[in-house]
Amino acid sequence: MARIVALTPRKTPRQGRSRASVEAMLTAAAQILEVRGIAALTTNGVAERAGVSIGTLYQYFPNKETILAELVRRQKMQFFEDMFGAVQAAKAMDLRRATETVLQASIQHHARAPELSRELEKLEDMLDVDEEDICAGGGLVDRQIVELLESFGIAQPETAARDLSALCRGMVHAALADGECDLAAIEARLRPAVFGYLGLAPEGA
Amino acid sequence: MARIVALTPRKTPRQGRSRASVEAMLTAAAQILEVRGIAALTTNGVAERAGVSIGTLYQYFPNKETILAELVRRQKMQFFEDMFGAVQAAKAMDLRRATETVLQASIQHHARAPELSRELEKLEDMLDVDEEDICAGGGLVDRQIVELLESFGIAQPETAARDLSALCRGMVHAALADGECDLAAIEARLRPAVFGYLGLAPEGA
Amino acid sequence: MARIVALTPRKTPRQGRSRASVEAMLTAAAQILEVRGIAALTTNGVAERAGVSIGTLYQYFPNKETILAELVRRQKMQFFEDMFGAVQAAKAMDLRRATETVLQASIQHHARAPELSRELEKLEDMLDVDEEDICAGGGLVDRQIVELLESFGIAQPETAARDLSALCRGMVHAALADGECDLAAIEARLRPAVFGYLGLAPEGA
Amino acid sequence: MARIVALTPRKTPRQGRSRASVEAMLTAAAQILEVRGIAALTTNGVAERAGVSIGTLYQYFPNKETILAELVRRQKMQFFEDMFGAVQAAKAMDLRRATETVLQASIQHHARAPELSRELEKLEDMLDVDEEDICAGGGLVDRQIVELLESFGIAQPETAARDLSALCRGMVHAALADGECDLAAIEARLRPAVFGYLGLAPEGA
DNA sequence: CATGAATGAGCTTTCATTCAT
DNA sequence: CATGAATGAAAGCTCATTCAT
Repeated sequence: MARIVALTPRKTPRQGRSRASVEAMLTAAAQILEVRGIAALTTNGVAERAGVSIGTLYQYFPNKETILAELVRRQKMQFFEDMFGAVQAAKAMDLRRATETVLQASIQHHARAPELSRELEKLEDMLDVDEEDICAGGGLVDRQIVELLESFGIAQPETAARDLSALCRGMVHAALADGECDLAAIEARLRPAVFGYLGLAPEGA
Repeated sequence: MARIVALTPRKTPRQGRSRASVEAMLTAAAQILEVRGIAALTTNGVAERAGVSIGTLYQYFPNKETILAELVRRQKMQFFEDMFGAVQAAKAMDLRRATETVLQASIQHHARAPELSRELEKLEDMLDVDEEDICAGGGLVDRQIVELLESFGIAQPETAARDLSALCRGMVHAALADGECDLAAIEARLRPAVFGYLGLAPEGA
Repeated sequence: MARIVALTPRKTPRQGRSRASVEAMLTAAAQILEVRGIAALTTNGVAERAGVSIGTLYQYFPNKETILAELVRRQKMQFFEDMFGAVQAAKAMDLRRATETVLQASIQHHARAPELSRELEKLEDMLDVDEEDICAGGGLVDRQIVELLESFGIAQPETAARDLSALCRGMVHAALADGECDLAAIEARLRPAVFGYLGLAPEGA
Repeated sequence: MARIVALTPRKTPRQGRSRASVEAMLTAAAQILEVRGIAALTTNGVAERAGVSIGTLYQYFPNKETILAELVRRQKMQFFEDMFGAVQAAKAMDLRRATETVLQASIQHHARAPELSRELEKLEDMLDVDEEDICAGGGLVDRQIVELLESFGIAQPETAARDLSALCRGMVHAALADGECDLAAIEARLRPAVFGYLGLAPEGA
């Protein structure tokens, strides 16, 4: 991997065949990343699994980094899609209900392709992608969560947002890595911790 | 990386010069891991940074994996040293005090070389090191924490131990990665979350 | 050299350029083997002498062993081509004439690239190639010679075939290594020995 | 292996301990050669098996080649010892009896450590050792065999000596490699071939 | 003299990337 | 545009050899 490289795709094709090829390549890359990890992800491997030639891959991605950056971008968009509705709805609720709603969406998000998710998170800082450049809506949800917390009078809302996100991600990933499948059970254990962080009394009380 | 490889060092030298070389190599490996990540860790790079020849490196480590395994082993020993005292002391306390004591030790532990720590954690499952083989005291602390939780009547103590560990690690790493330095502040935010998880009333109450 | 490795080529190209490259690599390998022996045969050396890059070599041969295995396979095919006609023809002759015919073909065979031949023979057991896998016609000639000897009432035809083959190879290689070029002369000296082995009276008698 | 190297030992020690070390190293080298082949013969391996340090090895042998050259020299001396008596005795016999006597000695010689023998033969031309330099008595037996053949009126005695030697070696090695152990049986099959070569009538006649 | 830690050239192999077809 | 043969820097690792102790 070269040190200074472009992180944006070479062409953004809108025609059918090209579009299908690009999708195939990204899907292939995601699958390899999920199943075999980043060390096993090679451009030749991606092209082969996608059913295109290596030359075609380099028509659309100037280098390996770009493929990964695009996967990160899509992951962020997925995050946006998974969370946006819940965060919007939460604005009309009280803190306890809002927390439950956002927490549920967050767990749902972390539960899809957790291995891929972890790999992409690591990549995120390695690629030091420009937030705005990569995904316009990326940080939007983050900002809205901050605002949400602020509206409930939480002190240091940025820190709280980051803390809760990290705390949630850490526990969900660990549970999934350990073989747990019941998201509701994970949520039930995580909820009191988040309530505790926010200074809310436990549910039963 | 070959699939089946030895994970134990080749020689364990006791003379001064050799011992210094081995330490230099491990330190170099840890630094590269911390600063540039696992993908950038090469045997040639480790040897160069350690100021020894590549041949010398292979006198003491039969392969790259072994270096990483030794780092993991030392990390586990560090974990043991950092936590053992706190866990022992916690046995004589009530749940609230015990939690505070262990939490503090845990944060201290995660705060040393957090990047290295994250990399080593990922390596741990990649190398699938034999728990007992690598570090006799490795899982001891984990087991004692489980027992501690059990003694306080916490349901599913294994799950709780894993949850709390992951939750704690996630938040501490995120805070440190974000540039926070004040461990006490981090601890102050983390404590209510842990209390919440354990069903304890918030401190002020 | 790893212990368990593939022994079959990676791609079998049919286009002109690739085909030429593969031939060039095999020729280069054979030449190095012939002139400087197996210890001097390196993949880099083969690629350089063939005028291709090391990367290209590994496009067609997954490892060093495979190159050698392919040379052995070709040597066996050459053996088949050199001997098959003579052995077929010998079936209609008496023992004396049959022996002369096969002996002549055998000497012809051993005379082409005798050094290469010796190296490849040594490789044959090192690589423990699967007879059938490597060359369908490989052992066919051997079996036919055994049958031929059997048809003439020779006791222990397998042993006799191996003895005569070894005896012939030994003498021809030694003569060629000593600088002799006149194959007819070598044959004239070898013939009475073979006749003697088979219990035939000397020619002049 | 450097290209131009000395082929004579560095010191020829007569004292007890040194002499024992040298013997141990040569024995170790011979064993490795016999069992695992030349590719597995490393100077470090020889030293280790001999129970001496690598530094000591280089006190007595300036390089790897020299060890091999010394093994070749000893092999030749062994040949001398194995054959000299038989060749001397043969001078007083008729051709048939002389042939039997020398043949028997020759087979005996080839039967000791045949794998080692083959490896050393290959080394002989690789090292292109100077006949006289390496072993004074080396060619003596060869010359005496030539004289013996000459005394019986055999035409081209040098060629005949080389032919018979190669023919004999080829067949014996093949038989041993094939798992045969009965030297008498091998001799019984080889004898008529040699008689045939020399123009003698078969034994039964 | 014996030791063995240290050296580094050189080997096998991989993989991101280019470019002629 | 698509292809895939070709490239070569760079990685992991070995082993003959030296030299300070």
